[in-house]
Amino acid sequence: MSDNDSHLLEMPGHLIRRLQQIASALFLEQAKPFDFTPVQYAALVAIKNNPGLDQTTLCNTIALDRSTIGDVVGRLERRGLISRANGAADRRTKTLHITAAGNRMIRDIDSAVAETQRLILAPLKPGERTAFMQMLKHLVHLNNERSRAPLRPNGMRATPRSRE
Amino acid sequence: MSDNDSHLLEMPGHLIRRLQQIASALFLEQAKPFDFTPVQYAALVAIKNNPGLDQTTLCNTIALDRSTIGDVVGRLERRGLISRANGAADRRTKTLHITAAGNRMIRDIDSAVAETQRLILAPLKPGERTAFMQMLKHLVHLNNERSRAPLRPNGMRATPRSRE
DNA sequence: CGCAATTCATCAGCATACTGACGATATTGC
DNA sequence: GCAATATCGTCAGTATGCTGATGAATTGCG
Repeated sequence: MSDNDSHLLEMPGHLIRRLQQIASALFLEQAKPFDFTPVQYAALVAIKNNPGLDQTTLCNTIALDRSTIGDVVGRLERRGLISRANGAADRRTKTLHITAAGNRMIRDIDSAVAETQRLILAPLKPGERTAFMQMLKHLVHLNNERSRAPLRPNGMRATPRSRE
Repeated sequence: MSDNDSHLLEMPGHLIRRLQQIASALFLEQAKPFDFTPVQYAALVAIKNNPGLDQTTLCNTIALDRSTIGDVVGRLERRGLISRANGAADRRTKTLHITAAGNRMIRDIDSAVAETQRLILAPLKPGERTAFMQMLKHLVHLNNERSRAPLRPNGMRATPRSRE
């Protein structure tokens, strides 16, 4: 490895990609017995917390592109963790609900998820962990609109819709 | 969005995924005129810095899975930015070299890459930026072996091979 | 009401990423 | 030397993610 590589390897973008790789690998390792991914977990928890939400609202909640969510909820549905129904008020939408099996999954995988989060930050000293998380939240919040799938609290929706 | 979502949305893993989304989107936006991706950039720079390296060494340099690099260098080769040849010493390997067009690409895209790195950290105060980068390097370094594609300085290779 | 603009889910196409396997080739141990 | 072992590039399969387009449905505005 050339010394010239150090410039490349210390770029923020490169290190962020590496950290995402590591965080994802840690999750998959901890969640191995459940065959579950970080995105699937995020989607399932969001559906549990917001029963009856439609796919676009789900995208806005967990910051995922609309064209990606179809496959994700499809996999959750195939495994019986959620149910999908045609929206009553708006027939373009699919409304999502968690099933008993989905609730069991969230309960069973909980400690693996917690352990993952612990492992990600483990190399930092306790005080640094707080500071890092603060800056991480700040970076993501301030750069929110930069990605195609920005986080959108409900009040920001073009067509607010009550959640049951 | 339910208040219960805040727990999910503030998990390290989730925020890291978001930041990677944002960093990648910023790169693609800045590099739009060049139709170039962060990974392609990392690979091209590493090939420039280490002429004649083989694909597995490239993976170890930029921390990318061996089964992913084939497509990446294939795209670089199709665009004439690198050349690929069968290794002389080890006929299993493909040795990689940058071309004149590849060098032009790196030169032309340089300011866009620099601007991307600036934008990623822009929301932080100058002092915070340094602290954040320190912790980021620390996290990636200490968790290095956790991913399938850990960074491997040359000395760590099972079969050290001189570069030219 | 009626029609233009918008939104929802989906699709094709492309680009990362990982697992596990494969044939070809190298290396190691004996 | 040669058999067991390891490594290199590749492949099939799966899962994120993005752009840009589409048909169906809804909304906004006059």
